[in-house]
Amino acid sequence: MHKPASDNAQDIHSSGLKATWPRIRILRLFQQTTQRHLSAEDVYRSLLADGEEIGLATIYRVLTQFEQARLLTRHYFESGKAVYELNEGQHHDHLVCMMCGRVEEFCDPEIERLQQQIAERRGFELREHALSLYGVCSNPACQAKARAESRG
Amino acid sequence: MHKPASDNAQDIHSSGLKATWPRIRILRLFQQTTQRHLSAEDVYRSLLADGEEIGLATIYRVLTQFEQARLLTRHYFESGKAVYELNEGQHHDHLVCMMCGRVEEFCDPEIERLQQQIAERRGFELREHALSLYGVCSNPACQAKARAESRG
DNA sequence: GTGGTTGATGATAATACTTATCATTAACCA
DNA sequence: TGGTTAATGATAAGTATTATCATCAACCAC
Ligand SMILES: [Mn+2]
Ligand SMILES: [Mn+2]
Ligand SMILES: [Zn+2]
Ligand SMILES: [Zn+2]
Repeated sequence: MHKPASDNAQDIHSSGLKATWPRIRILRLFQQTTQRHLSAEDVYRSLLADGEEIGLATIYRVLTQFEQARLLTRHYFESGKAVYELNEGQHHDHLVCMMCGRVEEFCDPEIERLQQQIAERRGFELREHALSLYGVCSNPACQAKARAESRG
Repeated sequence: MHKPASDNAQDIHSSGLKATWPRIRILRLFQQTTQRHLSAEDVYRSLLADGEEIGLATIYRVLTQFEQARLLTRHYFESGKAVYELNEGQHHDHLVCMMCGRVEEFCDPEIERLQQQIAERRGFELREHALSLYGVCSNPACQAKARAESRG
């Protein structure tokens, strides 16, 4: 299941970066974690919990480098802080539960096509887009919480 | 063209807020400005330039209050800072030029419908969404700049 | 209109997230 | 197996935003 460290080293190397231990550990974390979407702080705490000695500055640097190397992708989810996820090629957008923070992924080819059309009509060369849906998921606890909030 | 200050006072009052001079000036700015989308800093500098004495903390506070009162809406545009615009009822999304920062607005009913459908299928009660398209606008200067950047 | 109550203001401190600096360390390659 | 050069980590700095608190001004009852 887990790729051996040498494979991670390969991926990192072929992005033109030295295969250092912090980089290997960060990439491995994204490949192994169940929670796909991680902030810098998430990565930091996770590696500390694993007994690694790593600086927060290194996390931020490496996440940025991995994004530029297209090993990771970055999103905002309107939370004020960036989250990253493994880039596995196929584009998708996100559906976020405002109560529990759960993130589901989707890709709708029709929406993608319409976006392209809108940009073209206005003479824009479309480079990227951010689409996030926010709502309340099917978890009964989330629905109860939502009802409680709407009362106040 | 300009609403009289008393009208702004009305709008503010009916949101349950005292019609103070800073609030009146901030609301007026959004009603009069040509550049629809303004950050807290934009508002601050604009009012200072108009000779107002106003604190930045007040700007932040009032923008938040106006958003809660649905007089303004907030967006992020992936810039790391929030921008606000007058809420005139009809929802729309944004197309942003990555070279000059120009913002165009659009609303595609088909995309709206598909979003709703995606949320429903997954058992989410959709509350809101953020859709922003990023690209290069038709301005020749922007296209030249984009070409220059892609070379490096 | 006036005055008292109460919420608003603005200076500034604090916080949250992120990037820059720089001396030390480690990856790579000849 | 060094030497070169880039990476690391501690920490300072930067940027956007929120909290604190003493002073001030809207509003409402009179
Ligand atoms: Mn994702
Ligand atoms: Mn807009
Ligand atoms: Zn939920
Ligand atoms: Zn442009």
